[in-house]
Amino acid sequence: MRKNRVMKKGLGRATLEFKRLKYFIAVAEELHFGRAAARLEMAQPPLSRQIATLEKEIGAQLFDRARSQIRLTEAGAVLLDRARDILDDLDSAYREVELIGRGGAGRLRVAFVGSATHGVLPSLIKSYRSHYPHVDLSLSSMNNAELERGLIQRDIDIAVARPSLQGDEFRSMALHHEPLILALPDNSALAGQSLPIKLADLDKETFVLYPRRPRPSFADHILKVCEGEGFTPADQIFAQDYQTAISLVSVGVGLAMVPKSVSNSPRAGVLYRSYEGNNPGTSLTVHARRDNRKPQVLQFFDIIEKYTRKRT
Amino acid sequence: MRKNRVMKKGLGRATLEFKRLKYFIAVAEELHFGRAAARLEMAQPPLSRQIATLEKEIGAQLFDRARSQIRLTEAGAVLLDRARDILDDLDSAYREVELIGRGGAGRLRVAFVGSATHGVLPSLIKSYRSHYPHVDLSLSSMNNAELERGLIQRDIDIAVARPSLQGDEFRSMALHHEPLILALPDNSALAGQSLPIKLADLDKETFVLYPRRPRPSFADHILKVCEGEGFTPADQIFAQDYQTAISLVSVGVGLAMVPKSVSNSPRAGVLYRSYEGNNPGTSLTVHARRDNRKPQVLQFFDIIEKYTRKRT
DNA sequence: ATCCGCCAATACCAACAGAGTATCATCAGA
DNA sequence: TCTGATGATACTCTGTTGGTATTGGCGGAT
Repeated sequence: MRKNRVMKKGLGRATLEFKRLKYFIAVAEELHFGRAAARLEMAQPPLSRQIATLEKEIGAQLFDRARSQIRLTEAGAVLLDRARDILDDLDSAYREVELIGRGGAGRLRVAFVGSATHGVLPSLIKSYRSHYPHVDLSLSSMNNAELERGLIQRDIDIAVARPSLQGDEFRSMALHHEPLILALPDNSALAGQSLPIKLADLDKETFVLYPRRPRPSFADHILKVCEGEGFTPADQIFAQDYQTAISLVSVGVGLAMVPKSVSNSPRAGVLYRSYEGNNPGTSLTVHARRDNRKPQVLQFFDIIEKYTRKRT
Repeated sequence: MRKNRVMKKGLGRATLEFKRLKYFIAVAEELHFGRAAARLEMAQPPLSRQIATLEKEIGAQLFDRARSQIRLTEAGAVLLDRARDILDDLDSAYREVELIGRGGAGRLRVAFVGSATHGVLPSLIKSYRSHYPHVDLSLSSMNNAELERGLIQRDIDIAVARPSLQGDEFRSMALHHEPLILALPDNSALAGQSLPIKLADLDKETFVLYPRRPRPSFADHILKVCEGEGFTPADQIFAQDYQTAISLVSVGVGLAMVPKSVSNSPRAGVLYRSYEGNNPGTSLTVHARRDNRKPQVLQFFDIIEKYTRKRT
């Protein structure tokens, strides 16, 4: 059965509309119902009624009605002030929200593996910023495990991972592919030799690998590369992330296999060398939750697409 | 003929109502259309529709609708913030205006003749303040001519005049009546004598009179008093206002007739003496424009009425 | 003094927005 | 696979709002 509406009528305040405030402002500025109505592109009688309703709603006289000349009361003057502010606020709120909704503003939280900072990522970010300068970009570095957790818990919007994260709930797009090279301690015997280094010869070396999780990890990838060459590194040291691994190499703990772009940024104590043998390379992949419909995310993927198409 | 409404539809933005914001806040806080509808004491379908309309109006998605759990989008989160502020502002604006409309706040501009400051006016003002502590009282001293001009030009709300202002456009109320006394230079021969002073004996004295305008002025009043005693002062000096007149007396220019309450505040060089003879006294009268419907004014008159009734 | 004109208020009507009920579609969890 | 929960859709109806016609009252002009 239909609910009783009359009951509700008793409770609630009157309707309380923006329209009324706009009307009021028009009348207050014109001090003339006829002209105000014309400005509002409406007839005068409904305008008079709306003002009367507003006065009843607030419970205060807003205009002094002398026939020849209407004047604002003090209450009306104050309301005029406040109403202007409120409508301005409302308008700017709407604009702001609309802009965020279009992806033109707001926040985009991007996280990436440390080894991405030397390659294409910086220029990709620059490209996005130039397209959407008002978006507040939050950037942070994480290993693959943290990236995955961040995406799932919605702590980040975009993850740039190496290698690709697995999961149906993620949308993914390849960003960049590059060969692997060796990172050697500069006092290593291998570093000195002028001959090309053969991967198969390194089966007795200590490999610094990172990180172990989540599977498949970059470490798994490297081990598979060695396997393809017919050996498993005799000594394996595991680091949490790429930064730590390079530090270990620089102090002579062992060698590491890293993406080529890493060699763009020299580091004391570390020499980068290419090698002969199995080199499937390594890929940076960009991920986001499929259900993340944030326009900023969609636009970020658009930028990636443009970007990669340009480079190929 | 009826104007074409369809045309107007095309132009203006959508309706833009407070209701929608309230609905939005409810849904944003509950994150559940059903519960929000219950809280708003309405059915769920119209609520869904209103939110959809709001989203169309703004042009941005406000909620992520996953079937099981709806979430605010970033745009929605910002709107929630803004909408709360706006509705708060609106509410406090309404309250403020209502209070002013009731006369509980706002401004009351009172002006008075200088000679009123010694008598009942201060305690009347105190009484008003205690009843309406949030009204901003603006007090100033003027002569009768300025009082009249101030009222007519709406620069002041209340005028306390002596004698009464004339004019149909003014509402008037007697505030206080008191006898006249003489203000004499302290080196005057009259000041020394121990016998009662007879007004009729003063026909050769210099009278300091104030002000000349507007007619009938306080000066006219004094001259009529003398006339009633059968003489016109031989020497007449005119001052702009009461303060100046007393100053002239204090430096020995002549004598003045003043309201008795003036003697409440002694002044160097001036002696106050009562006299024998015609003494119709003098009245303070309160005036306001009849068309000044400011509640503060009406309440001020109420206070006067209570006040004078108490004293009689 | 009287009339005319201007302007806000009132009366009444038509149309639309919004709230209600019934129902559907879809997804999660048993 | 079925069931329950939840938001969307379809549609009906009422109240609000805007429109036109008219009134009422004050000020200025004849």
